[in-house]
Amino acid sequence: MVGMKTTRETLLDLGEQAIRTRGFAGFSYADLARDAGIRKASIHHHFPAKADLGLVLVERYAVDLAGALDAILDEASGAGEALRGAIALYRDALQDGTSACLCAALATDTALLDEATRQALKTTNDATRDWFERVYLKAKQDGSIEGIGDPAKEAPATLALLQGAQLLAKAATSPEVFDEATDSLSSRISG
Amino acid sequence: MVGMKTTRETLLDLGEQAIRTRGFAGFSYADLARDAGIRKASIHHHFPAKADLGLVLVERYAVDLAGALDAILDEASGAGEALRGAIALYRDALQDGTSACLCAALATDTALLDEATRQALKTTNDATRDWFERVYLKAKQDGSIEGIGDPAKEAPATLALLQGAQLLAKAATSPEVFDEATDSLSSRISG
DNA sequence: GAGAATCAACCTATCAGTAGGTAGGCCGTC
DNA sequence: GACGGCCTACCTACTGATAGGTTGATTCTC
Repeated sequence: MVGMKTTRETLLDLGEQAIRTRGFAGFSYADLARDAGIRKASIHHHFPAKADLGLVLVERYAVDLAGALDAILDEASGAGEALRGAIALYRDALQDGTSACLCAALATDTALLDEATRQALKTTNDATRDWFERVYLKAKQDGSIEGIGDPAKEAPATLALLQGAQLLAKAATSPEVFDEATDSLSSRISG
Repeated sequence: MVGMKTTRETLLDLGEQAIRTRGFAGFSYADLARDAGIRKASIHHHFPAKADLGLVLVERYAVDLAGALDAILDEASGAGEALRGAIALYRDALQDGTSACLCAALATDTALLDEATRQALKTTNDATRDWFERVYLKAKQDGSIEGIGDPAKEAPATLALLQGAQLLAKAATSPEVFDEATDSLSSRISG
């Protein structure tokens, strides 16, 4: 069957969803097995330990996120539009206010992860911060974002703002809270 | 013995520390019992269920945080200094980069909490956001913070930035990451 | 002696992970 | 083209450990 997801992909999707809504310690292989419609032991066939699943998920997420951000930058007419796209991307990750992006969800659980996964998480955040820095450097030229200071300082602040806005929205189970927290950033975009 | 912590207080302190470093699902009554030097059954005497402990912790945290913020505002000479104090408060919560504030730590685990605890968490965030709004209103008058837009929009953005900065720092297990993410905010404070 | 605090001993459910095996597809060789 | 060997995917059944929680007795404190 064309387009049919492999079991491995199904498990990755369900695992990511579980972490983003309930955290790394908040779901079990039994939960995954129930949702995927297979037995628990079969999950161990694909991902021997829960830590393996976590690492693969972070690595997959890093690729997906980088791809999504690059696509936004490619298609955007200017830096302001790229920033708007990134804000929309983080807003979409909220779903109905019960979810956050994988990086935000795993940050809380850093202490529960093994060193490799922790490192991958750090690398992913660094790459995203670098993307924002590129956007702000571009904005310095095209003037599509107001009141920019040093791009190297604006970038980590923007990433923190977006992840923090997700946190507030999830705590309130209300996506609108994300909009309130990011409104001052959005309104700096010209036009 | 004067100044001796009650067992209840010890359990609250250990529970808060555990949630802030490992999340709500990342610690157990067995962990708490080991750290407190008492048996697991004794914890159930003070907090019948884990959910009870969680609720009491959020309520205690709300009081402590409100008190700390009010003290900062009282002692500050102006709005800028108050904001600086709040940033320092959130930075201190990081400890060595393994911890976050209780609100940030529990936001990820919202789905695991009962309705009462979820509500208390939301209320605490709202109160903190209101405190920042008061600070920004004051700054509009004393001019101690640069580039302020609408205080009602700046306030949730600031709270999101601080919680997000904690997240990034914890993901990197590095308190310095918090400083990088909050640098652009700090530098808006005059003087 | 009453109430609060603590305990040992226990419960049921679930956790992550393992052992050992089955079913079927694919690939070579005769 | 039938056979053996090997593979992936999945299964049932289980392990030891741990989860949150209960019971009833004991000790401490006022």
